[in-house]
Amino acid sequence: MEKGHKKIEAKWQKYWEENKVFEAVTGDKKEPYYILVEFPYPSGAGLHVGHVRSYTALDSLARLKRMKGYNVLYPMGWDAFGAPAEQFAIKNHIHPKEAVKKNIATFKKQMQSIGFSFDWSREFSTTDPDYYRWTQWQFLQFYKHGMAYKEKVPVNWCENCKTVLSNEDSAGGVCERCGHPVIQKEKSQWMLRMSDYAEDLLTGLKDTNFAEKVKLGQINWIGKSTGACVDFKIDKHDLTFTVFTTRCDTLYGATYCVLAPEHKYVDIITTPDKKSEVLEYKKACALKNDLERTELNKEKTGVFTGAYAINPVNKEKIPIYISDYVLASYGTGAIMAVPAHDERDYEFAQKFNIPIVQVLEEVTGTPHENEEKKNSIVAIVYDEKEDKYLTIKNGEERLFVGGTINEGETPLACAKREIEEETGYTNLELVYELPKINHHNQEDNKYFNIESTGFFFKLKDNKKVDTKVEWVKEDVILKEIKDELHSKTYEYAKGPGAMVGDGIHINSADLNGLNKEEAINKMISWLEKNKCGQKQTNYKMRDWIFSRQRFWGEPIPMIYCEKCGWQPMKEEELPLLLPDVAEYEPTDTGESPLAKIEEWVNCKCPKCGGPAKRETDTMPNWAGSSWYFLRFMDPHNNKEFASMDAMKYWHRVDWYNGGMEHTARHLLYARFWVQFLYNIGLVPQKEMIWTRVSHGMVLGSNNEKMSKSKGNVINPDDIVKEYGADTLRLYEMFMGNYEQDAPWSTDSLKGCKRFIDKIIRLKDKVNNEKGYSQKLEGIINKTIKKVEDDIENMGYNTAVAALMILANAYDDEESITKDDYHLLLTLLNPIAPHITEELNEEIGYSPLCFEVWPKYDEAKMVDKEINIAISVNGKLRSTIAVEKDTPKEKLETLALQDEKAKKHIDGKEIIKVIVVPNKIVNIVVK
RNA sequence: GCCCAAGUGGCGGAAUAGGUAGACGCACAGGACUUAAAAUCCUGCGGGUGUUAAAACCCGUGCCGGUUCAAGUCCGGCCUUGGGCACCA
Repeated sequence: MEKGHKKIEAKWQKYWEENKVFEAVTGDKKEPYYILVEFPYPSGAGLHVGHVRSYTALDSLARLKRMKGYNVLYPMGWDAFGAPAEQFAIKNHIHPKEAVKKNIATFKKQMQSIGFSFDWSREFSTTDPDYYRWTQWQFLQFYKHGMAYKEKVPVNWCENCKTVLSNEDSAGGVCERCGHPVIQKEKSQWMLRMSDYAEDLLTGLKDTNFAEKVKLGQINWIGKSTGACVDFKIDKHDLTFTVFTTRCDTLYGATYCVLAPEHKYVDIITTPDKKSEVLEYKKACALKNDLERTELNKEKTGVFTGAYAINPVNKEKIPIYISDYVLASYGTGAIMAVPAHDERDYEFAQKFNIPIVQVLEEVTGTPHENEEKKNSIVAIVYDEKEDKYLTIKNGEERLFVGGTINEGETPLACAKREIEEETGYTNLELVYELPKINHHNQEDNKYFNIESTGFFFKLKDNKKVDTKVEWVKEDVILKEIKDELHSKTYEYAKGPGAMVGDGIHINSADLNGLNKEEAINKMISWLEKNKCGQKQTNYKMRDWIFSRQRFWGEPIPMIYCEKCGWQPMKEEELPLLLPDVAEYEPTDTGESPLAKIEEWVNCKCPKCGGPAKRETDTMPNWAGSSWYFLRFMDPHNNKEFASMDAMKYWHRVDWYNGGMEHTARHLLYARFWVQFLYNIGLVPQKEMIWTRVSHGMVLGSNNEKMSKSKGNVINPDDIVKEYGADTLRLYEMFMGNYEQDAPWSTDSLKGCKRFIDKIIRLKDKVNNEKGYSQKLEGIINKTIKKVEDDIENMGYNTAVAALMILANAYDDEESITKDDYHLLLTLLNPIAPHITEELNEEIGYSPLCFEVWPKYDEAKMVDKEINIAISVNGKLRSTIAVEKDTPKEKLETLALQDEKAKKHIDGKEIIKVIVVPNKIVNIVVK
């Protein structure tokens, strides 16, 4: 059999191709089933063993579904636009399409050598003019429906490479290619109004079967937040600015406002004495890129404009600052700041000495009727030198110093007095006054509602006073301080800052006593009634920047005419082809290389016929991949991107597999694209993808990502050559949980080779009897179900394990029937298609690619005799073999009579016996 | 910092309506076959106490606690690793 796999694989690959076994026929009477794997970017490195993992997984699903009678569409194509091909072309002075052609040929050959059942008759590349013609056409639909517009936006720019960089390529603030610092530059870019679809993209998720974590990724990316906008009048100006807040309930605690440095009012409202300072700050911000603005901002910065805003609820004058912790691009570019209840505002207020007004109190204890109101304090005293806290132990209860505030006494005075009275210490330094807590308490049959103020003191010297107190370390406090109020106060003392949780409102006029949700609702109605605000929803998701300053992408089919402005190309003139030139160097101005090709750029205005210029930017890589799954439904259509009939027939992508890294953005772009096409009546459904799953990576044997530099790359070609395609497929299915990363192990691969050799050897055991061996019927039926269920639920590794168990069972027999053997080959076929076809032919059966998946018989699956576990007090002591469905009473008797169990029961009192039929008997004794 | 996922033998990993932890495979060790090797077959393989050998018992699914007759699985609190987002008001 040495290297015999090569001949066998070639033979069956040829057979499948010649008989068009995997070609999906649109309109076929069988039920359609559309299985999709993300089409790859055909890089020069060739197919990765990671590709093999997911393609094999869905290939086994495709083959199984075909056997189960479905008309399966399992297509493959190429996502071939993109920067690497362009870089390669620049270096080697060839047209990127040549490099792409070569790479595609390599990829295809590799895929075919592994025996994937792709329908190659539907193959296309996003770089085919017949394909990108429709990508361009769809862009024009976006434009014509007001969904595409051009706007100046800041982009990441590398002055050395003279190119625009994506956020990924500018990670760390430097250009990924040359290491040059990245700066921000304003450029006019085509945008798609994706933010209009934020809500639809959110609600559409209910019409999908995506994994929960995939849905969550989408939800987080969209980033919906509901809140309110509130208008603030500016003192001494006839101006109003609006802020967005999710916490309008805390409006009474707003003690200042912040505008983004780019806010349009900044220059108008800044008072003369603050002009230079403000200007300088603005300048400093403009120089920073996104990264510096976030990462270097461990400490808050900002300046006071000299102007004041009027808080609409209490008419108080509060200062207006500018700071870069407020983003111009989110919300309204302005915020109201509530330092008591927002971490960032707290930090800022601390630094600039702005008052902090608490308007929400956390609640501890349990409320009760007829409570008496009381004000009190909890004081925590800390001895830094010994790292200990001052506590008082009263019987079982350990507490900090606490007490009730006297008439006319301030909380601080009360705290000092109580400490002195209870412990004798007087030499203290106040570190923080902590947020107030609303505590419910019971003392001697009386119920109290206490407003408690916490204090955190440091002991200034360690002059010990003779007292009954105990100084203890943190672990004692965490263990022994049980009182809710005191432990909460301790929590505050350990992590001082804003109180962002829920509670009840104070210092808030009509809102006092309400919780967060009630107060938000009440405040929104107040704002709306008084015309100074309203309910509002914001999304993190922005519009889609659709321009790229590159050569190797779909040209954007727009023309600029001095007289008529931007004009769409005539649809019938599409595709707008990329020119054939040999130089793709970027320009100094950051325009696409296309800008240099004058005969291409200069054209006629589609409206007035005058001289005009083409848009020289191209589309992002995400464009072509946003609708390719629709094209697969009707790939050769030259009248439309896909016919409605074909799309209605195939219905949707039933099962879509891809990398975890694409579950947020690619999926969102694709859904947006489809929803738009649906809204203009071009696709049959709003969601065209049903189930989405993601595969784990195949790591190098050292558990690190495979890379040339680490020298841990496995080339699938070598494996196919040495061990065969079936071994590779089988191993990658067996290597671990499909959704998790798994390291490569050539040893394990060899184990899979041994399994295949065993399957081959089993043929020698085939006898002349008909039907299944009676002895094997149970396991055969179980395995049919197991393999079927597992392949349909991504349990590939356990499917392989089940097949190994079946093969082992066969191996234990003297001989097996032809049908036994044929069955094993059929079940293994989806994962290891070549060798199973060959062996199946050798025993005289017709090809497995036309075989029907076997039906299992539930009745034959159940074992007649089963093992029951007997445990005493939950500990396994014995097992007994009984007939299936032995009644409870009988099991109990048997268990109590069991010798081994008896040893643990004798002399003890049996409290109860729990019997779970067909599973376990647990005897509880004392 | 926030969100998500994961932590089980020497290794990859099984096992969830809570019910015999370690399926299946790898590696390793011993044996059989062989002149020898490869291949194949048989046996063992979480740790410990114990025994000539067994039996038997104890401990074990990242850590601490809880619920339960019974916890890898459920609840509360941590720790570690990986991934995503990152001042989103």
